[in-house]
Formats: sequence, structure tokens, C-alpha cells
Amino acid sequence: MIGLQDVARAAGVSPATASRALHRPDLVALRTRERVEQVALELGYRPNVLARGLRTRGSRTIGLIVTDILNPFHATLAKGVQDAAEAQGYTVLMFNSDEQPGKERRALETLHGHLPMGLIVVPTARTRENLSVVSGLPTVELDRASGLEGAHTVMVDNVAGAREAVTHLTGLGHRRVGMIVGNQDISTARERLQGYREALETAQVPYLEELVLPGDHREQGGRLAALRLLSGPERPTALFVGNNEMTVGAVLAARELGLDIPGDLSVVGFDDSRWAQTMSPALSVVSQPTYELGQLACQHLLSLIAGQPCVDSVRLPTRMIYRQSTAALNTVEA
Amino acid sequence: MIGLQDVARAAGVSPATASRALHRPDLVALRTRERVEQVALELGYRPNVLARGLRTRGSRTIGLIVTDILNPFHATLAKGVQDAAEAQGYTVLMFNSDEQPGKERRALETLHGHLPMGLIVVPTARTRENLSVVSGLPTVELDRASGLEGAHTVMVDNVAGAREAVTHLTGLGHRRVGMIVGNQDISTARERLQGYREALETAQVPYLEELVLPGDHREQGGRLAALRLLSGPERPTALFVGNNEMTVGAVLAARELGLDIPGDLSVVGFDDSRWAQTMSPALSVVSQPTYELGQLACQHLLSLIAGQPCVDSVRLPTRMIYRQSTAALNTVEA
DNA sequence: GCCCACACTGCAATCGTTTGCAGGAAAGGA
DNA sequence: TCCTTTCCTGCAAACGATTGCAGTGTGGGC
Repeated sequence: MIGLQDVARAAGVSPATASRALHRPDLVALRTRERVEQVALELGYRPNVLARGLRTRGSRTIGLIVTDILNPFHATLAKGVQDAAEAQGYTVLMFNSDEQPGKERRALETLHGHLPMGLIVVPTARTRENLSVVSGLPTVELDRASGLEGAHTVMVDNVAGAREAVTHLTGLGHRRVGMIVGNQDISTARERLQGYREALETAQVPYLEELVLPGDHREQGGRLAALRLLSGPERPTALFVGNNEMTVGAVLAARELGLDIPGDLSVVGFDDSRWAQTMSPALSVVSQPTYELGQLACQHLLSLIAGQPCVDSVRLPTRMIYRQSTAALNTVEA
Repeated sequence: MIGLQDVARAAGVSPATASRALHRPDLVALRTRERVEQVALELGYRPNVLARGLRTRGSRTIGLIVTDILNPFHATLAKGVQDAAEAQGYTVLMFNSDEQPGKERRALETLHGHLPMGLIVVPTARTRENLSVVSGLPTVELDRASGLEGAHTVMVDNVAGAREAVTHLTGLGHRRVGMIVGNQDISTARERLQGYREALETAQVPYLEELVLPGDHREQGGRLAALRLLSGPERPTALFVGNNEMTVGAVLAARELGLDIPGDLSVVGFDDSRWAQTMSPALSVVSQPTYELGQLACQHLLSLIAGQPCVDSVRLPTRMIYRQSTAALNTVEA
């Protein structure tokens, strides 16, 4: 490994001067600086981030914890964060919590030892407690809010998104609109449920508890919930599903039961995806500006690190995309 | 930040003893050790990875460079690597090359400064040259081979996989079998093309250059290639596509042209995915043990780091999955 | 009672970089 | 010519953990 020592020796200066030449150009004579830069380039010098981080207590590294990297939504968030970080010369240390508070905690502990300058986290149900591991670290919560007082959050407007989706369904004449909803410990699930209720109320459709079933944010959970919901005596004619993975399960469940979409059942999912676009019929969804969400969270964090004042909470709008999985209620049949 | 100093002071020993108590248990008296461990736990001590890495020149960190984190195949590889690394107490620094040699090089330079103990890379077209940035670093090439002499590689048997797919098609009676093939600078693309040729030869079907069109590994490239291939005067009756993203494009192209799958065109893709399973008709594919591939690469790398002897090259088998996108050639029509 | 061996602990150097401080040279003014 | 100011450079001390070496104390053997 080529060290600053080597560069200094080759350029005939002290390590101190070499260091300054490379990132404090104004403090060193032009000729010296050029010589050092030249030598550094020739030797392929790369600063040792560990040593520098140790000395300056600033590693130009940020942590990122997502709950499921296999979910394209999270992969896209991650890419947004990474691209924004790289643009500013930051390195991202990425971890996966798999939605498990225990794994999240271990990730935070590992991260802590790396002296990151900030953290972006998609919270789990226990993030509020876990964040004590890195107390004092500038932190941005992404996609969900942990509920921590005064936390910085970057999210979409889940209430409005859900409202739009369900309003679309009631507008098509549906009165029995089911919902598969996520874990209520998680803010997005709560907010989407709220949007659902608001839309029903506006449409003067009574809210029926038996039409709202919980899922676990994964495909299997969505499938099981949908099977139960759709096998009942008076099954709903429309279904709003609270996240992308559960939507997959719900559609598969409908197929298993031999239900035609949208003939027997209209379906709207939350979050767009390749799969939603190419399945047949193509799925109507509430789409989210996912990549931008990640980018924005990172930029927000970097401002925070730089000590610039910024708003606590950012909400990006969703956009309803109308495809072929929703249709007007067949009043003859109903 | 709680340092070893603090632990030592609280336990009434020197930092040296504290250090040994925590990871050289045999060198320190039982009572002392227990006291230190107790105190470390109470104070929530976490070793400073930077300082340790600086001193020991071993950071328990490995680098991972994939070419496209948005591609579920790569996301799955990444998860396999991460899970295996975490199981051994290693942290993964992940980068995205986006298939661009320039980004790959920058990633390697950044990585180099972090003094990683090893590297897992999905090579781009220029990885051979770029790897000089981290010369001497234990490295495993994943999914593809850069062509570097004596490199360690973990891949699937692309030739056999492609052969099986195309043999399936010729077995159904197809004689005009098109292929959309990747960048020939990349080993997987070369090998899959070779499998295609071998299968044709075995079936005594002549190899026609005009039926093999290049794509760029992305959806758009696959779509454009398929549009050209399927708009010709004598269009193929079957299509083998060289990777998952291009398959999406090819299927969309077939739909645009109003071709029925599998009535007008049989399609086989390489690499399975949620999308392939749920589209209609469900897609026949050559599936890969993706997660295992990532895990294996990581275990291989860790053996390499530990100085254990291991084979240079590992090949995992693929598995052909028969679904509804392939059908016997309609001889009346043909 | 003496000495040796052994088990344990502490001192201090080290990793590569940054940075406060001070010294030295050059330049400019008197 | 001499002094002051400015500009540039080097010395040396950090950052926090690890580790070779030396020192201390205890117990046991004779």
C-alpha cells in the first residue's frame, strides 16, 4: 500500500506538507503542491480511510438499513441513496434488517464501530428503542416514521395515496371494498388504513371491520389474507392491498379461487413495479417516486451532517396509475 | 463514544489487559476477564473498527461490486453474499458498477482506501484491467469470468443451461430458433451462445447468423432486438433470450407485434423471477441457484482470506423449468 | 529459606493521517 | 542594514486499538 509517507519522500517534503498539498491547497506553495500532486498520481496514492477517519472522527461514510433488499422497492431506495451519496464522495454501508428488530440492532452495533457520519434507516417496529445504539448520530428515517420525537423523515403521502385508490374503487360503484393491511406498528400501514377509511367515509360507505385483514408485508401473508377474505360468503367486489409484495400474494389467491380480475374483483396495489405492469391484466396501482425518495433522504442527511438547518419532515406525493385491474361494478351480478 | 480506555479505567486495568480480556481470553486471569467483560457490556463498548483496522491491517470488511442492484438477480446475489459474510462477522461494502467500467474503477479505488480483506465482483467488460487497482487482494469473480489468469470464479454452467433450453425448443419441433444474446465481452453471454450452437448442432439444425441478435442486457435492448428479429419476413417460431431483463423486453415486443405466446412464438428466458412466474402465459426458464451462488462466492472468499487451499473455479448447475410459454410447433401453420 | 518458573499485567511503540505550533526564509518597509 | 510581516514548511502529538517485551508477584520444588 502506497502511503502518504511514500508520496512525501518521493516529493522531497514532509508528510505534513504532503497532506496539506492534497486537501488544503491554499496552505502550500504552488510549486510544492504541483510536485506532490504529480507524485501522488504517479504512485497511485489512495488515502487510508481508516487512518484518516481515526484522526478526524469523520469517515465520509453513511449507514443505510433497509428492511428487505430483495424487494425492488427497497432496492430502488438503496440505489437512490447510493447515487446521491457517491455524488458527494460518501461511501454507503448497507445492511438488511429483514424486518427483524434483532437484526436491525446488530446492524446498528456493527455500524457504530465504523464511525459513520450519519444514518438512513427504514424503520422496523422497534427502531425507536434500537436507535439508542447510535444516539447522537444524524439520522433520517426513510419511507416510514419510527415515532421518535423530532426525527427527520422522508416519506410519501400515504393517506392521500390510499384515499385516491379507494376513491377510485368507490367511484366505480364498489361498496364492498376489502383491504389487506400491514403491521400496525408501522407508520405506512397505519396511514394507508386511515386513507382507506377516509375514502369510504367520503363515499358514504360504512366501514366494516371484517373486510380489513392484516398481512405481514410479504407475499405469503398477502395470499393467506386474500384467501380468507375472498372465500367468505359475501366476498368484496374490490380489493385494496397495502404494499407491493402482499399484492402479488393477493392476485395469486384470486387466481387460485378462479376469480376473474377485474370481472369478479377489482384490485389496486400500493407501489408500482415491473410485475404490476406486465401481469395480465396490468395492475392499477398507487405509484411512488421511489428513487427520488432515496435520493432526497440522502441529500437531507448530508445537509444535516453539514449542520445546515432543514425541515424535519418531507412528504412526496404519490400518483395513481389506472390500468386494467379495476372495472365498474357489474350491477346485474351484484 | 465509549473507548477501550474507558472500559479499562472502569475495570481498574490497563488498556492492554482490557484488549486481551476481550479477544485473547487465555492470556488473562479469569477474574480480571470477567470484570472487564462485565464492564464492557455495561458501558456498551463497541470496538472502533477504524483503529483496529489501522493497527492490524485487517478490517473484517469485504467489498462487493455488482453490475445492477435493481436487477433482482443481482439483489439476490448480494443478499447471499451479505448473509454469508454476516454469519462470519464480516461487513460488506457494496458498490454498483451499472455495467460501466469507469464506475467500477472508481468503486475499486474507494474500496481500496477502506483496506478490505477481500473482494467479490461481478465483472464488467474491463474488469481485467481495473483489478490492478487492488492487486494482491483476494478476489472472487461472481456469475461471470473476467478472463484474468488464475482468477477464482463462482458461476453456473451456462453452456449446459442454454443447451437444455434450446434442446427443449428443437424437441418441440422448432427449426427457426432465434436468440437474443448479450455483450460478447462478457463470459456468460459467450457461453450461452455456445450452448445455443451446440444444441442446434445436436438437433441438426443449421446455425443462421441472422437469427442471433445482440442486446445490451437491459430491457430496452431486448425489446429492440426482438422487434427486429420478429418483424423480418421469415420470423423465428421460437426465441431463446440470454438474460432476464432482455426477456422482459422480448415479451413486450411480441405483445406489441400482436404475436401470441406460445401460439405464434415459443419463448425461453435465462434466469427465473417473480415476473416470469406470474406473467401470462407463465414463462419457461433456465433457473439459477442465485442465492446459493452469492453465499458460495462469499464462503469461497473467506476460505481464500484464511489461506485455505481451494479450487479455482466452481460451477453450479442450472435447472430448466417448463411452464406455458413454449409449445410444439404448429406444423400446419409452418 | 532460596531460587526458579510460570502466570499475569503494564509500558510503550505502532498503524497512516491530520493539525496546532513554532521555526525559518523571503520580502518589504524604514 | 535591520526589523517586521507574511508565507511556507516541518516537528510532534494526537486518534484508539493491538502486541512484543519486560516486569511483577505468586507458588512450588529443593
